[in-house]
Amino acid sequence: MEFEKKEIVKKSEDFSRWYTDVILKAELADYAPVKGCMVIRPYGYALWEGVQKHLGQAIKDSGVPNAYFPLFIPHSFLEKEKEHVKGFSPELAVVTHGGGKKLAEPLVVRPTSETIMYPMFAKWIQSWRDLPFKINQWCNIVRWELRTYLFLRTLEFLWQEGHTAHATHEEAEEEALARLEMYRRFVEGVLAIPTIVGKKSGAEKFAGAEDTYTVEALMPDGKALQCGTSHNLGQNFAKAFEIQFQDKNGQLQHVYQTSWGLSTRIIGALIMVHGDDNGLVLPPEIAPIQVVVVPIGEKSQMSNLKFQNHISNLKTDLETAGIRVKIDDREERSVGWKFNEWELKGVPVRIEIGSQEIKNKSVTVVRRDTGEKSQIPNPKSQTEIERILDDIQQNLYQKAQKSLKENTHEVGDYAEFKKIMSGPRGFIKAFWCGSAECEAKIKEETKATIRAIPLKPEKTLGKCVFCGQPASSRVFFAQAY
RNA sequence: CGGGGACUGGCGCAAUUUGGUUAGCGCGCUGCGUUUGGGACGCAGAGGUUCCCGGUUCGAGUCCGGGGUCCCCGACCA
Repeated sequence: MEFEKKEIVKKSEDFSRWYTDVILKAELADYAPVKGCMVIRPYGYALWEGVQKHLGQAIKDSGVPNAYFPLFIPHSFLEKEKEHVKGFSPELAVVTHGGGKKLAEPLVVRPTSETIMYPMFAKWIQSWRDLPFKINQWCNIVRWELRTYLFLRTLEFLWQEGHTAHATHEEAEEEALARLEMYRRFVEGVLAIPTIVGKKSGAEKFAGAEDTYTVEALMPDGKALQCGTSHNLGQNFAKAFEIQFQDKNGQLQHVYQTSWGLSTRIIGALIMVHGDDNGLVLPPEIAPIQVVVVPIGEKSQMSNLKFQNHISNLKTDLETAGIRVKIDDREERSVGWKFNEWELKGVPVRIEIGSQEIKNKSVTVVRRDTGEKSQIPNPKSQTEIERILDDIQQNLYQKAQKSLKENTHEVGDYAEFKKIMSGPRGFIKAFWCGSAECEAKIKEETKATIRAIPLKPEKTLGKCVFCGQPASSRVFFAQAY
């Protein structure tokens, strides 16, 4: 049942090369002729469009409209929030010349849009009646990273950033947590990637935020990848940008804000978590093509009217059920070639139709996740394929969840911590006293950082895995991407 | 920014050590024909300022000098 792909390195042999191979061979993306940048090809972009469709709908449904703000930010705007500029300065792209002249003030290419949006917020928000104020933007952003990794680390990437302003701290906190939950549901439900959620430590939180929340997933090489992030900004930016409103008592107050984002990085997670030695494996919910139909036979049969009708009827039936179908009737490719290509591209279900199927009044259905082949009688094909797609979605999630469980280690002892980090890695759940020094030392010695502090800590007491001081809760450590 | 490597048709490589005629191979591409249940085959073709600039030489892909770009490994990072 295993058909080896000659062109891809095995996932277990060289994980990062496998990852790059799959992206290039499945035509998701390609290296651009600009250092550190990538081209997202149509099949890869279709995945992003899937993200936009599902997540975009959730955002709109929750009453947040889309808008668009400028790519360029005057440098002085960025400087208004001290922590913010400090955090982003090392990775900024700055435009110093325009129209052949040196600019009076350099323009920063947005690394995130708080500082270009909030002057507008200050203008638009006057009264308690204007609150809550919510806006979302789909755009590209630039952060000058030094090492490129397709989808995970490129100078320019695409994302969605939501920004809200509220009358009270509680409301902002509620919003930030609701967005975290929105991301969790999307990542788990649509992308079939199990996650852990929590709060960031002081060292890891967003520059300028009061609190940062995160949705984290575990990759097969034992490193953690942030899948979405939500910040409670408190009044930090409101004070820097003078975003004030008059409350019901006529008092002038600064708003409380949130911002939250999810990037094309998530496509990297999707590839890593579900892919196998034959290439991509896409969860049906996000797959641009859910079912590919490969007709088999000689020219005479392919051009047979009855045969063609049979195939187009099947396509219509499936499409009626809302399934995304493609018929691969290219003459210039052999059957085996097509099987391999669609497996590489991760299409969840393949249907084979040839003379045998016509004779038996059935279709042959092959699942991408298990390789399982079955014959389904024609009258049942539509409902059965719907069921199989659903089952694949569940199966991928469960497989990933099993792996997450197996690679999450509860550890009480620092020697064991180190051993795991120098071996299989994964998440380490351990007590932490809360000090930044312990956190920094652990990072220095093991590369592990605190990925998430559980939102509802267990009520047990323990000792910090590093210094042995009393600690009130366990946190999740891992090496991050 | 430190350490290493590479640059030759679209892609992957050979020829460089020891300078020598027309720079070769595989994949891909074009045309025609035969094939079609797990990456088919035959025949015929197209495609190159060998990263750039300069030098040595009768002669440079190959030697020398300078420059550039990219990749990998570290540090940084979502």
